[in-house]
Amino acid sequence: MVTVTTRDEEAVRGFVERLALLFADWGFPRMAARVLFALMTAEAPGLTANELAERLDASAAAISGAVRYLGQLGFVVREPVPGSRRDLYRLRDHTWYAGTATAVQFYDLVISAADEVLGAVGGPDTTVGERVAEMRDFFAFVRSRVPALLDEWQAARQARARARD
Amino acid sequence: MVTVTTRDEEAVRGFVERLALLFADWGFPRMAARVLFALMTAEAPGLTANELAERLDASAAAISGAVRYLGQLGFVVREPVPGSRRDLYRLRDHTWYAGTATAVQFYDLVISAADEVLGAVGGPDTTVGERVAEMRDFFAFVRSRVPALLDEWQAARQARARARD
DNA sequence: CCCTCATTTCACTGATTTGTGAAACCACTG
DNA sequence: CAGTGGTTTCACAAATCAGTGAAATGAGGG
Repeated sequence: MVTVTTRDEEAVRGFVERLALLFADWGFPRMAARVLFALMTAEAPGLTANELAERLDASAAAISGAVRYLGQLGFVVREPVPGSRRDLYRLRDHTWYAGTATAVQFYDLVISAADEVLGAVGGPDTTVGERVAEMRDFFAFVRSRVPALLDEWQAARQARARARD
Repeated sequence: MVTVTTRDEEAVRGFVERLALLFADWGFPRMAARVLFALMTAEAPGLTANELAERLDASAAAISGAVRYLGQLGFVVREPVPGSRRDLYRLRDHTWYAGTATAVQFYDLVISAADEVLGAVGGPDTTVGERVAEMRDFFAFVRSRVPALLDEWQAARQARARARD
């Protein structure tokens, strides 16, 4: 018996929608998230705007906005296809999440806001100041650990890749 | 010269709004965030619904909804005040952020979604499967490091507290 | 160099979220 | 066991956002 690995397109569709919704809940524009996961789950190296519109059942306009957004974030690059007018959109780096899941920018904003308000509450030795400083320190602590964490992951990943070869 | 530590209420107000907006961008209900930071920056141990409504210039109804939300999250407790009909709302734990900044729940959802779709794309040895598995592994890795990270922070915090005494 | 078709822009629609005012509710006080 | 006043609920208004259709734009291909 030969097992043909067919894709369960239905399930893949569900995955895309599920994750897109999850990301949307966390502030990521919804359509952009749908496009992102559609690209992640695409067997081809990239998809045209048309293919994206079809798979996501969205208008060309919506796709246009989404890929522009993803482009600004650096997640997606557009690639002209020789001999065709349809450009291909592809993920620049399949590990795009490594840069975002850590919310570094968010931490930084919290830290600076907390830092700046310290004077206004009478310094870090007042009751409120202590609380605020503690919050700042927490975020600063987590943030400071992020680079090492990513390094560690990269190292593990490369080790795994080597082991596969 | 004696320096009287007056609070710059204006600046504090700005801080509350700024952080609330930041959190709102990340999916936290806006009014709830405003209440949260109003409580954090309050000199009193807690605030009444009335005081919150005044400081935030919001209706009693909005406050009601926000504190209910914060109560469900366990961030805020309501405390009846003997001799007064006004209940006091206070932060249960000033380090509420330690439980959320890490987004553990988010990671878990990504992990399970990725895990479940693997079969539908032909297993982790297909091109797409490999990508999905890699994403799952990344989030699982980060997630696995969270507890140790929080422990480390707690330890540092307690060491600091001891040093202060 | 024009023509065609992919892509973008723009104005609008529908959905969702957020907050308000007023009435209902409820618990404490006297 | 009322009366008072704080809190919640509810229906609605405002603002925001996402997505569409259609027109405008513009980049190849012939």
